[in-house]
Amino acid sequence: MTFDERCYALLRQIPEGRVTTYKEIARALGTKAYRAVGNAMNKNPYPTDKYPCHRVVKSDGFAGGYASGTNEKIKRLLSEGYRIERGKLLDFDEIVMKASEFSKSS
DNA sequence: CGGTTGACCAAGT
DNA sequence: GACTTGGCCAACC
Repeated sequence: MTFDERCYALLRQIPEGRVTTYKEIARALGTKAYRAVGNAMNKNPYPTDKYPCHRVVKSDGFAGGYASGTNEKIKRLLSEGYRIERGKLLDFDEIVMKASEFSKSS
């Protein structure tokens, strides 16, 4: 199980209407490699409906990067009903998923 | 095996 | 407030 795959496994645990951050994913994995998490998302070979990498945002509530452009990411989030203004998630604090909410699967 | 590269973060200016 | 800076860690030369 590579680092990337562990990231993808956590992606699937993000419920609709919620988001998480690169940092929280790293923390859920017991590491501080939030940058490596970003790299994993960039390489994400899976369909976005099963592995919603667009629901992973920066820890300050801004959308952050995306392989096909930040703008595409925002569009995707908007189409799922998220409220975004100037590239930032408005309800970020209420919908963000913390590391402790992920189930520690083997 | 060292050096570089990020869809990042936090603290400082 | 907004920039800039140093640090972080896995993957890939």
